[in-house]
Amino acid sequence: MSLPHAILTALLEKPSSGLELTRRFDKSIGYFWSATHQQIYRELGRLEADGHIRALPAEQPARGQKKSYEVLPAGSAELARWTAASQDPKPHRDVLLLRLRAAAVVGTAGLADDLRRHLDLHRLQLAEYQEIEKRDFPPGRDAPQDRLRHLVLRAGIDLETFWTQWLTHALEEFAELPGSEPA
Amino acid sequence: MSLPHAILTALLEKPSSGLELTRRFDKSIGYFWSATHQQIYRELGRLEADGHIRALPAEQPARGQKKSYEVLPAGSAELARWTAASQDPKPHRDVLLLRLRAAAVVGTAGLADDLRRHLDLHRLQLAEYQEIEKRDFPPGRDAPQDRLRHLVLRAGIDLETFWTQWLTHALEEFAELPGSEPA
DNA sequence: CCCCTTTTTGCAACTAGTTGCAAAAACAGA
DNA sequence: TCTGTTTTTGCAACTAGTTGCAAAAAGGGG
Repeated sequence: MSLPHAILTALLEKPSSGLELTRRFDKSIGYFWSATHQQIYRELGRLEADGHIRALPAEQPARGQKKSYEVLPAGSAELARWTAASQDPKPHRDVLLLRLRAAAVVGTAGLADDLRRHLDLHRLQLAEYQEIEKRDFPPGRDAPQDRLRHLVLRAGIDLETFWTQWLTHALEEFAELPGSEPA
Repeated sequence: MSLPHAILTALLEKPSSGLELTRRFDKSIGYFWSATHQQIYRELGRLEADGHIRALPAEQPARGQKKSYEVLPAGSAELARWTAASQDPKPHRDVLLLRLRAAAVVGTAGLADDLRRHLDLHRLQLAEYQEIEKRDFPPGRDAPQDRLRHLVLRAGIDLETFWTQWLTHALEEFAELPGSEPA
């Protein structure tokens, strides 16, 4: 139950239409909470029905027409409640690690290529984050909100750094492995 | 579509009953692919129906009776196919980072406590992994399978290390933050 | 043997995310 | 203005994971 809160956060940062939200989820927010436009529209409907947000101009509510939403006090309150409430960490699921473990049993054939592909993707993502950091967090910007957002971005940067290093190491190991057979 | 493959991997490592699988998922495998016993039983049924696994002794197939499964050739083949097939990384979703971002807008009240709790959990998990490493991967063990499994465990260890460091840093930042209000 | 508890298996309903597709408005060119 | 394309919104069906609950067998006294 986090998508509605992701949307509330985004809308508090800036009132937006469904499409604008989708774009913002593809950019900054989606880095730690991704969502498709279908999900977003569905959730916007629910949030409006719950009285957490409302459509802004909405002269003629009809299909294909841009509708912007803003957060109502009830929505703010709900977001604050949710943020403060203690939550247990969700169990991780990592397909790549699972495949590696499977490879220990059925052989590593075909895996190295995909590891390289993932390595490239992580490098790309890392570069993108670093670009954002340079642009949005120049030294000196340290209002509380900035520090928090920077902290989150740092997590992204450091995680991508971690994965590029780990994948590099994994590929080195692969190079040393005898063949592509189980054992 | 990874749970069936996680189960196949586990069963290839060692034929097991549903309950034994559940226990193993709670331990090593669940560290990167968790599953409840309900999921596991459901999936065992499907895998058996698909001819990927079969029940071992099964004198009287009935409820409440231990049933052990082993992987059939078709199952092995499917696992090998899946392992070799290229897969796009799934988008991340991290509630804690989302809450931090939300806190930049609605205030940090109540968050620090939960950060500390998560820090403790990650430290605990890290200690557990390190214990496993010491037990299962003493220096010298370097058959290909061991190297691969060790690689996976290293990812777990390094990730937990990362999170403990990041959370520690985050808590330091919190300490410096003015109050718990939005801005 | 009977009763009570624990273990093991499993069904069913629900929640969240994904995929495929399409309608309504807006826009651009003839 | 008509026409075809693009943008924006959205429904519906499907897949995967979660939660609640319970039945069948096994095991342990009395």
